[in-house]
Amino acid sequence: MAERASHRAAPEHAHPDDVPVQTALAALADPVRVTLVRELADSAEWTRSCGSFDVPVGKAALSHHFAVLRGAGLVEQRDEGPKRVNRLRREEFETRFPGLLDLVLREDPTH
Amino acid sequence: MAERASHRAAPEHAHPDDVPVQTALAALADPVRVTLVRELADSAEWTRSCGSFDVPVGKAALSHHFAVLRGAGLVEQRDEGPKRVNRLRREEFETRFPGLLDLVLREDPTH
DNA sequence: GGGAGTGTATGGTTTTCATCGAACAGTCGG
DNA sequence: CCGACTGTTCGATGAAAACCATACACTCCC
Repeated sequence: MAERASHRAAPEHAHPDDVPVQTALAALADPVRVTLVRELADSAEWTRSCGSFDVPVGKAALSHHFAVLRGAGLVEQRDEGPKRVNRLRREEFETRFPGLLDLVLREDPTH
Repeated sequence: MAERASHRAAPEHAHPDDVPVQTALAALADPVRVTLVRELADSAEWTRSCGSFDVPVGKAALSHHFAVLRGAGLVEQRDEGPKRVNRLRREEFETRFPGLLDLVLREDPTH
């Protein structure tokens, strides 16, 4: 038998190489999205579902933010049962935008 | 005699060290402002007045954009006669946000 | 001091974006 | 197959930001 693929539409991803700088900067200019990226950076890959993040927005807005992050080449998603798990595209993003992710992740708390 | 200072209010500047990452990213997420920064990078310091830039906005909006750039620690301004001349704060900004300015300036035309 | 040139401030319009509530679609376990 | 769970989509709302036209302030030169 053919393997049982998900009947759900796979999320559309943009590879960092295809992302304009403007798009990347705009994606990282939102505090909620930065929180998502930071928490993701502190977690093992493919371990965090979309709903597992501590952000003060409803799930509709959350879904939107993840779409923006995908479109900026920052996050990759995969369906795992009923959940959609995430991975930060560290290396690919670093190659396309050297230093940018580090700037956001290493923000000194005094700022 | 006391020297003849300008009777005009000096523009308020933010030093890059006091600027949050969010502010810097938001400032660089606008295409008009990026154009200003790029043209400024290609000119000698203190040689470009505000009105000398080729951007498709009125002078009111232009004035606003320069205020944002000042607030992000990207641009320094000085009054010179009736004109207000500009300077890109390359080194200071680079020290505070390593690599960020280069990312914006070296944007590959294929993107 | 009048007038041209340059930039800022103000008020109002338009656009963009983040957000929510509710409805919907897919997955899994009983 | 039903119900709980997860996430997306849709429509609407509110806030933020970009923009313009106008009016104003300052500088310089004649």
